[in-house]
Amino acid sequence: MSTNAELATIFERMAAMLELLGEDRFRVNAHARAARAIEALSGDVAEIAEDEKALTSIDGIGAKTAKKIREYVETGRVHEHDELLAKVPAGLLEVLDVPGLGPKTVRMMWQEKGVESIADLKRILDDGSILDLPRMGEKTVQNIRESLAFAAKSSERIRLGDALPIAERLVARLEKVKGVQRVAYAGSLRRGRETIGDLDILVSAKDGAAAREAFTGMEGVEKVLASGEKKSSVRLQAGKISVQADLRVVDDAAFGAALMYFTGSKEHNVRLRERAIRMGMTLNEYGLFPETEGEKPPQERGVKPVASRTEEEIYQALGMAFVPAELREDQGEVSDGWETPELVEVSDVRAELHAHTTASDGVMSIVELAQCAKARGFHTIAVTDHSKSSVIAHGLDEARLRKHIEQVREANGRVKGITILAGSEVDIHADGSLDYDDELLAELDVVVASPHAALRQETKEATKRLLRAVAHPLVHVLGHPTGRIINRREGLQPDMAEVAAAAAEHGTALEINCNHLRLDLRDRDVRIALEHGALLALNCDVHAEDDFDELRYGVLTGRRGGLTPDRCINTWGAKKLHGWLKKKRGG
DNA sequence: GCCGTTTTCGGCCCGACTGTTTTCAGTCG
Repeated sequence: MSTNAELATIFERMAAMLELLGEDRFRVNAHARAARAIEALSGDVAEIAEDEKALTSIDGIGAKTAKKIREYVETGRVHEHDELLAKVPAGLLEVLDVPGLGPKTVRMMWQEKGVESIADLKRILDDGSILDLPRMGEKTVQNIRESLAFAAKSSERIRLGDALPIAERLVARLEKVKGVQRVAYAGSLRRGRETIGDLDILVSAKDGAAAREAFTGMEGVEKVLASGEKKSSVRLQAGKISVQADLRVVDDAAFGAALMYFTGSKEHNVRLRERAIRMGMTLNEYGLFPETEGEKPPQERGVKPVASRTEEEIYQALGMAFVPAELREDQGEVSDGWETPELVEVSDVRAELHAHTTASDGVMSIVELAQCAKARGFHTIAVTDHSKSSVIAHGLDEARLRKHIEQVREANGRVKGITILAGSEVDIHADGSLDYDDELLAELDVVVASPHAALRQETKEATKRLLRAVAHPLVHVLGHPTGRIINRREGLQPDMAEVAAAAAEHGTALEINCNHLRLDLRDRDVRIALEHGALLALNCDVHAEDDFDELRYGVLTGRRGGLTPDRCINTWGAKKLHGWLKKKRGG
């Protein structure tokens, strides 16, 4: 784990432990916010910590937090964290993660019943002594049991590429319900995060009850967790995916405010509300309201909102540029002077530079692949089958590759309306050397160099390895740079700033592999790459026709990192792209 | 513990739903 991630985890745990000790909630919140601030940093916290002012200038990090950060950088420990660990049983933090159990309840279980772990929780559930606790009845107990079972079944967050199609089906279904006006998915899914905790669906309707009934009665609903007039929650089984889905029903006039609220992030919303208050207004999911006297919230007193129908008008009324959903993470986008970047879109992408055919582990021929790419409006497709070391993927040895190049050239002459480039996805060996010699690499139009094995290297070794590949004069693109698989394999953890700086220096593009299992580079690494001046490639790593559809996940990831078309080689016109590729072939 | 268009103290976002309660605490997002 990087220093940033380690420190963020420490502050997160401190927040949880302080909460369990019944500490002041604002102090708890300050620790949680510091954790998020550290996690969101694009630079190495250890480097930033060298300059005292730089640390405290970060939102959410004050003098005391800065001191703890420096203590960690110097000694590898935060003594306050150690003290808390001595006071709070480690297993109690897992109990706190059980849905429906919050700090008050867990603290009570701990103090009254000696619960220090999930096993202890199960014990008081089984012997019934949990019922001795105040506010603990049969239904609550049953809900805790089900939460435990659910947590055991789906302990991890759902991948973006699994969640988005489910959400789209829910939206399509609700759009058909009579009286429904607008439907949208929101939450971390709309923000394009690589994994999603649950699905948030928003509906405006003349008849809220019909929408609610359609939602809770939908195919795949295993349990209705809550069903009120304005809000419903269900547990849903869709294929192998088990997920919670929340439905919120609002008046169409408040759709924008609700969408904004439901899209989050929570931190972004908090900043917006603080901004509204400074401007003499108040913001909630019903709209942006002028500040008025009254006990009840403004929407219940008939106060007319300043803005509520669309997100655009609310941002405008707050005196801000529109913030694309992918950038709503409280990373400076609510500050004065922030401007909306022209982020890359799916329709901008005109070339695929990473694709496999039946020669290695793809399922399409060269011509079939080219026709798919052409059908999507692409001007260029690169055939980049695996190199010889990828034995399982039927990687090509030198002789097969030479023959393959000929076949690609021949196909390029035959298929009109698209350029088919001869390339290779060349393995980067553990030491950073490549799987073919330079003479052969020089014959290829495109070289994507990717790590496939030895993915557990230490940071130092991994950095050295990738730096060598990036600096190789015949390499165009560093493919799936870390080799991570979401929820399955951590992959390499190189010093991304160093890799990005070298990529910028040598004119090598860093790939955002769009496959939803990979999304590699990840969002924060895209940001680092851009900050260091590197170019990015949005590649689908095509093995079959459907893989072209993975593009949108990569685009979302790129947008989260702030990727604009000018920095993404796949959006360039044919002439510019081919010229750039040829530059690494001496002209 | 952080922060400042209310600036070094005194606040700190806002609402829905459930379950156990007779008016609300706890949790969630």
